[in-house]
Amino acid sequence: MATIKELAKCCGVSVATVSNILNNKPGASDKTRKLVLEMAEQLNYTPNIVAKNLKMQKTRSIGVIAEDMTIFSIPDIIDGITDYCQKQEYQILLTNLRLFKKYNDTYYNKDDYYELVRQEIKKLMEKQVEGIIYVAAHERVIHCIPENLPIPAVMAYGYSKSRKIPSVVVDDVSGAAAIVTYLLDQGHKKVGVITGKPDSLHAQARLVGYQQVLFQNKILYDPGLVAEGDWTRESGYRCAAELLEKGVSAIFAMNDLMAGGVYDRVEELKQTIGNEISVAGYDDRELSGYYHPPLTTVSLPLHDIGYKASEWMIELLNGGELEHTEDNVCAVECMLLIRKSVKNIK
Amino acid sequence: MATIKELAKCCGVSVATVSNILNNKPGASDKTRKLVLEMAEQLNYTPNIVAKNLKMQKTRSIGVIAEDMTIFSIPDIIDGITDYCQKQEYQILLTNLRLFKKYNDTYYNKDDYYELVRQEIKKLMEKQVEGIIYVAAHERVIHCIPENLPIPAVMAYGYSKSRKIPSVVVDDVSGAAAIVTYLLDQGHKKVGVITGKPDSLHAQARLVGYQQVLFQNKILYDPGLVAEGDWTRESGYRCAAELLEKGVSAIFAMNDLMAGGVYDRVEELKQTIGNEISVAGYDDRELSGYYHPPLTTVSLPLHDIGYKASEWMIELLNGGELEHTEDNVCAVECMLLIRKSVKNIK
DNA sequence: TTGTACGCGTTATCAT
DNA sequence: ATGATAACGCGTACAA
Repeated sequence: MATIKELAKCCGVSVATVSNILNNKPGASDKTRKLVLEMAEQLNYTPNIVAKNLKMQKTRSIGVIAEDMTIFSIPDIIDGITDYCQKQEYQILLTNLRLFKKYNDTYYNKDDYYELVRQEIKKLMEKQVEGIIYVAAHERVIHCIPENLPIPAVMAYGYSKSRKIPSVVVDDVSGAAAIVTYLLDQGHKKVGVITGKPDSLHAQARLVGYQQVLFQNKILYDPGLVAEGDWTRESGYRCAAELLEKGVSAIFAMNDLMAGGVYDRVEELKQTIGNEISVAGYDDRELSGYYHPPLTTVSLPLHDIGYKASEWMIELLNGGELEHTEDNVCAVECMLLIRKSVKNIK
Repeated sequence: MATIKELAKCCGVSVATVSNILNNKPGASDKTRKLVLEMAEQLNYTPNIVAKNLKMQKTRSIGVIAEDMTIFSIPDIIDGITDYCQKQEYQILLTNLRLFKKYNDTYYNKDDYYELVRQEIKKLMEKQVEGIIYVAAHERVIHCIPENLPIPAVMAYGYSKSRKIPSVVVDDVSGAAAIVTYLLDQGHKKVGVITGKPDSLHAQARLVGYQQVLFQNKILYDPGLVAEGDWTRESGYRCAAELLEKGVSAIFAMNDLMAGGVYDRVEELKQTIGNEISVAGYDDRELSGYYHPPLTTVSLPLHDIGYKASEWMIELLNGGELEHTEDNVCAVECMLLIRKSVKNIK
């Protein structure tokens, strides 16, 4: 833990020379260069980045504010953030809001916690982070980042609805379109849908994807085949019962949990998924791979959202312009994950 | 983003006075105190913590090195760390090794990555973190933290095997004992076990828990009732077939995945879990709550491990002594989670 | 090729 | 009650 001063003294040169050598600047003889480098190794010289940051007025650090680490979507997004930031040698300062633990499932309809976020942003700025990435647990419009923030901010998995704050989200429309297309390709003509809560942006976009595909295939949109779930397995069970009576051959559940509810109902009817009835889910939750049979679903590009958000962040930091799209929203594509729950009935 | 200098100038006082007032030090008239406070608000004064850290030679920050954010155990541990650290006003610098992504499932038998860890530790130390918490994905002995680290370190969910580096782990013995006791209490006399890989510390400890309870209940330990799994669902299925033929009435699977394999086998035999056969798992993975019937299992104290690790860390930082136990290992208790997969046959 | 001096924003010491 | 100034460790003009 020697400082640059001590190192200079040991080498019998000035700190300036040491600094130049350590930073690969020209103007030092090979002899002193070698001496200093060796001595640095020997003394286990450890630069003090805090001092460097103060001097440089840069920290190469960004603050990451996560709504709740324990929600399944968050760790993968953060993984994507760390992936890119490590390559770019940026340090992450992590703030975990623990919203779910504090407010349970209700917080994301309220603004109570906006003040909390502002405080945390302030603390992060005092620590001289160069930018802030806010990581939401579910997509929705979130106004907790002040408009006049003097440093760049990016919203991951949520909509800032601000020209100055880019948003990186899931392309739910194309994801839903992909899986419904697959269903039709397998010969299914009458495809029921189990939606999420109607005020959810995810649910709305996924429904649009479904409708688009029907239109492209010249199939009439029958609202009677759209059952309103609430993301829970129970609601999937209930909606499945309803849709099955209407004679659908396949069901698109807007998440894997509700798809599990479909399994429950079908089992109750002594039928089997992938035979009499086909099911597709959404999200690629870990458990869906263990269903019987494994669920065909759509995997969320969570890592890529984090990755993209930090790419955008660092581009901003490097003076990039904010004119990607009109509203600065980047929708990342999902991936279709074909397993065993859909039967080809052609 | 005014600095203390600008604030001082605006107030017509010296920086020293401003500093004193801002830090609630005595020696300033109420009048100037009020003036400065108001002016700070008005100018939106934001202290530069980097400068403060340099001056104070303290950062109130700790480095958290996670083996891989996307492994299920890690986010909850980090949640526990952030929980306590926020209360103590310590900042987390996060380093995500992404070991699983880089090396797949094989890394934790090798030492290849030790060098990587050392580099990351060095980077963190350059940033003047006051301590380091290493968060492992699975319990095992890990020697990647140098013995002669000049700052305190704590190992979460792993064993450092070093007197100087405390370890916080799961109390697998008592966890297994709790669930086996429960099984016996429900009237089961012949309880089969499906273990994890034999070199796993988790598997070894859980087996000891099982053996202890048999001993306490004066039941002979029959090695024939112990089947060796490898944590996968398939191995659970295989071992279940084997144990069921030996006439066990209940099976303790050492993780929820393998318990799922037991469900598979029982289903195949046209029997049902919670009736003809009882099953208990371990880990409380999310999916286990969705089994039919929901799995009785043991929940891992992941949050508490993180919380305890940071408690210990900060105690060390405050000059606490390292003499808690002889080997400085803290084993945190699990919680029995009774659901529907075990039948009372008394 | 190398060294001196200064500044980054803050706190602490010592005057006044 | 308040102010001037020296640190903290580093990088960088500019001088030698």
